[in-house]
Amino acid sequence: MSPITRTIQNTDLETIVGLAKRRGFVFQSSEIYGGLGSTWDFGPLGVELKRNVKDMWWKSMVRDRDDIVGLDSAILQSPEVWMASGHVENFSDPLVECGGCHRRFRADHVGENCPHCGEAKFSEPRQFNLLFKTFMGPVEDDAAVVYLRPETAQGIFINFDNVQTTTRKRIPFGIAQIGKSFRNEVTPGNFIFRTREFEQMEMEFFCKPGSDEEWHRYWIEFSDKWFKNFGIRGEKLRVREHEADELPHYSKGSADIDYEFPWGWGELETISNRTDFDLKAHIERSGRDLSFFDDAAKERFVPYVVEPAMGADRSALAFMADAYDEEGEGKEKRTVLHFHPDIAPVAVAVLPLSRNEKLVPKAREVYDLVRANFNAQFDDTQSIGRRYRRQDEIGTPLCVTVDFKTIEEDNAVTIRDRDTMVQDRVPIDGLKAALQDQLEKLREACRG
RNA sequence: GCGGAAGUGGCUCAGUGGUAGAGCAUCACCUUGCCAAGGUGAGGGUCGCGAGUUCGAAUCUCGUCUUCCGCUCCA
Repeated sequence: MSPITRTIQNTDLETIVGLAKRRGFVFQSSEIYGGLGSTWDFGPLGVELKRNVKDMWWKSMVRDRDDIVGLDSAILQSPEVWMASGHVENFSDPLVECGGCHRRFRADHVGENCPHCGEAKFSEPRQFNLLFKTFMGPVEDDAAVVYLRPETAQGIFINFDNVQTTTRKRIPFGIAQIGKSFRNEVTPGNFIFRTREFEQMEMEFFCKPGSDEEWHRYWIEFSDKWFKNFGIRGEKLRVREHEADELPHYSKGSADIDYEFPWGWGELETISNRTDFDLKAHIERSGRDLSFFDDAAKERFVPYVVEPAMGADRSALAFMADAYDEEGEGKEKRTVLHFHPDIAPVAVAVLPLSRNEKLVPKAREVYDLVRANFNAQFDDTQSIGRRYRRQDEIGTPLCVTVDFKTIEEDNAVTIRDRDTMVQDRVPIDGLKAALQDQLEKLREACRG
């Protein structure tokens, strides 16, 4: 199979957003009420895409490994959790605004003069707390305040002992979790890249102090490879180590996996060395012992933690942006999403050559056969060429076409490849194996 | 939150005070039969929302919501 060829390397965000809306990947939330800022709904194709991203991550983290287990902790947690973690205190920045140029600065970073306009007329500092607050129970008073989690990680830390005891895992091991988090960002934007409600894929890897830096490097490399394995082009990815002054309050060292989006580089994932910051904080506040006893070495210690934290929504966006391609121009233009077969919302489309009274029932039979094993779609409207284009636009890797020869002669169908547009004729009896074989070749092509 | 720009059928837009338009898309029937837009017909918009001015507002004024760009933040 020939490698994937592309006629354009980049596209703009508007094109992606347009395609996303037109084909049912992503809609603006609460649209019929004028929309609600920064919130988006994933449509039929978008939910498949994002689910695939999450499933593939879960598979590579949990299902394929013996040293990581899964968890699904509650979004609402004791406020004590966020006091211990430092989020109540550190997640709010006092900001001041310059009266001259209207730019905003952190109150503790402001010097003598406003660096942009020369004036120094600053407003009074105002608090911006990124934590979403709500009330638990029917009474809305201060005692009932709870927070929506700003990260899934704390749910893992507070369950460290539960999980370790029940699974009998020994250090080093990890706990993975996928779920929604909420941050009252000052400025959301860039479509689904930065939103106030978002989905994270986080894994806390507990290891022995001293081995943390080695594991940090390991997970950086792992993450970088993960994106490439699922088809993201290497030249669009970079690993960026954080400067000391941009580290979060919990981190000793962090590295980003960045993707070059249409507007520039943006983080898909951050791999942080959280040290024993979180476990120690919870030990201190809760009074519970969350240390680990190493039987072999006969020593007790509080584990260090290395955390790969990936954004699910923005990763889905990166997969879309990276897969996007246009061939030809004007009426001949062909829009193609070169999705990795495990990421593509639809894996196989089944199409009768035309809407003929004999072809359609036969194609339906084939469709039932195919959908048992693949995420499949059936389409019998309009011309065959048009339907191929439609499938190309949503990134369906393979189309199975039932024609007159199928019913009159050979009981075979054609499999048409999205990237090469090459067609193979295969007997229906061997269709499942043939599809699996072609998808596997495509996986290899994506790995480069 | 602050500054700037913008909101008309699913999409792209025209219409700048006198009873809502086009192309594409969608759907039905016909046609075609392996790489999109051939024929006929149909559905779909109280012009983001609210108020004001006016005999009359998509068009003018105010408010509000949302989006985009920048400040900030970070998965």
